[in-house]
Amino acid sequence: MALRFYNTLTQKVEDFVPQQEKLVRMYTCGPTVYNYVHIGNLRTFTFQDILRRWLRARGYELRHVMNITDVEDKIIRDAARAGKSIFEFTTVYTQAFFEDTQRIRIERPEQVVKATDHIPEMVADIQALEAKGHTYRSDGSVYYRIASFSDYGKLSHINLSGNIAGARVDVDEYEKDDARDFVLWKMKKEGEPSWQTPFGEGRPGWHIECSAMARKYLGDTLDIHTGGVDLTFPHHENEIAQAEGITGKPFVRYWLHAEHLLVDSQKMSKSLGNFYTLRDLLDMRYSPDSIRYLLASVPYRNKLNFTFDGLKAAQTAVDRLRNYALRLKTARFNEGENPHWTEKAKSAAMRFGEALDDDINTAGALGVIFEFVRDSNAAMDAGTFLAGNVPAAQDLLRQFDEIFDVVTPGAAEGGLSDAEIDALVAERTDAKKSRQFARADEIRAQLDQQGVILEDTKDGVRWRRK
RNA sequence: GGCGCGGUAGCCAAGUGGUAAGGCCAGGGUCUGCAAAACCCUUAUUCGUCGGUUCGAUUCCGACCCGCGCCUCCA
Repeated sequence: MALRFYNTLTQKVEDFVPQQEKLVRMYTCGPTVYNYVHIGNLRTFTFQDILRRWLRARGYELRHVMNITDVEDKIIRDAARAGKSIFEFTTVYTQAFFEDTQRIRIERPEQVVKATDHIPEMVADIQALEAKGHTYRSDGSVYYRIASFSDYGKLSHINLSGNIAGARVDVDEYEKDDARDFVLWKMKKEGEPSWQTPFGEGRPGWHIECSAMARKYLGDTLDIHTGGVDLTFPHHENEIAQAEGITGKPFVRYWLHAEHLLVDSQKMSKSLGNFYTLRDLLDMRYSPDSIRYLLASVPYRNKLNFTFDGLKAAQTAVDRLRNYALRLKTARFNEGENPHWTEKAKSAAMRFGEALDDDINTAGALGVIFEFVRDSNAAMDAGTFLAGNVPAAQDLLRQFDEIFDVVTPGAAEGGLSDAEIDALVAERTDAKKSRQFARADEIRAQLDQQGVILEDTKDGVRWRRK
């Protein structure tokens, strides 16, 4: 079966066929840099990372663009509070964003672009929309007239003919002709950053940056556009109106939306006190691996209910995989190769791929891996898993880790070097042989202090970092 | 009110028209100087409820109940 995705536009799972055979043009709505990323943001970015890696594993070349929103209401508000220019303010959080995403091994897209570096492109697009009659001016701002774009609503499947009873309506938007019209260019307000343009001094509306930058770097039609579900409406709907209003061509072929993360079954919010940034969790001593694993383990179209119990369970699961990798590396196996296990490893790799091909079914993919781990562990205990079977098992684990990236430990941060640990382990083994158990226990305690766990196995001692 | 999503073991969760993957927890066991760790085994006659279609439904159809999201800034 081919690689396939659920497309929000068609509300169906569709085979993925990019415009060019092996090239994927992909755009991601990136962060608004006014704070540290929280785990909800990270759930979406982790999905995008898994998607990237899987596309590459399937032989595609990626051209992935992500924007940084660095001018926006909340940025202006918080920068002012901090007494900084928006440039100073957003630079700090942009850098923090990359530090944080790297901590949980989220790859950096091929191209990262900032909104404020693309004001001329946005202005040109707004002018093009004006020329096509999609806009009107009011109180010094420029608005998009939704009624002028007949496809409006096709992504979010929203029926525009009324029915907003019960919905919250912004009564302040008196200057718009229609409550659903959106702003392309905002007239300057006192104390706000602004740019001089043919429409007057002001700043861009939020939606225009994405369609302008996406088209600049990826062309009029993208293969994939992703973001959180909350962006479906109005942000992505408006991007379509902007891009297609200008080009008349389909803007995006596959829209992929990541569901939200909940905390203890509730929407994460500062007022509920259940709002966590990555830094919060790392300060609480949770490992980056367990966070990444947890965020990746629930398929992206399901809501992910974040709990600390779940995070601990994720850590245990990661440890299980690491122990298995360590066992493959350090245990002694009987000579020979058992064709059964070579075959099993191969079929597991295939089923792993089939799960990910199926709209990035990470839970299914993990199931395949753990099943193989359990069965082959049992075979090792029984002595039927032989030395010649190790490479195939390691291959499987490597394929897994190219996507999930949680097994291979990061470089040790300070502490003892591998050689120092090996020396202490050897000393302890000698002590044990000469029945100097006090010294042996002392070394074990010392290593434990340094974050190194010793494990006595029948094939000797092995160690790992906590 | 409109649109949409989901209800599978204590928790997380995959899945299929033919009789329930996997992870965590828990219980049992193996190993061991002690211990830890590790590993193995066991754990849903049942998939929100009630009907319908079918030889057969958790899986298809209908109704209902419950939870949630979007319709406003939000990953």
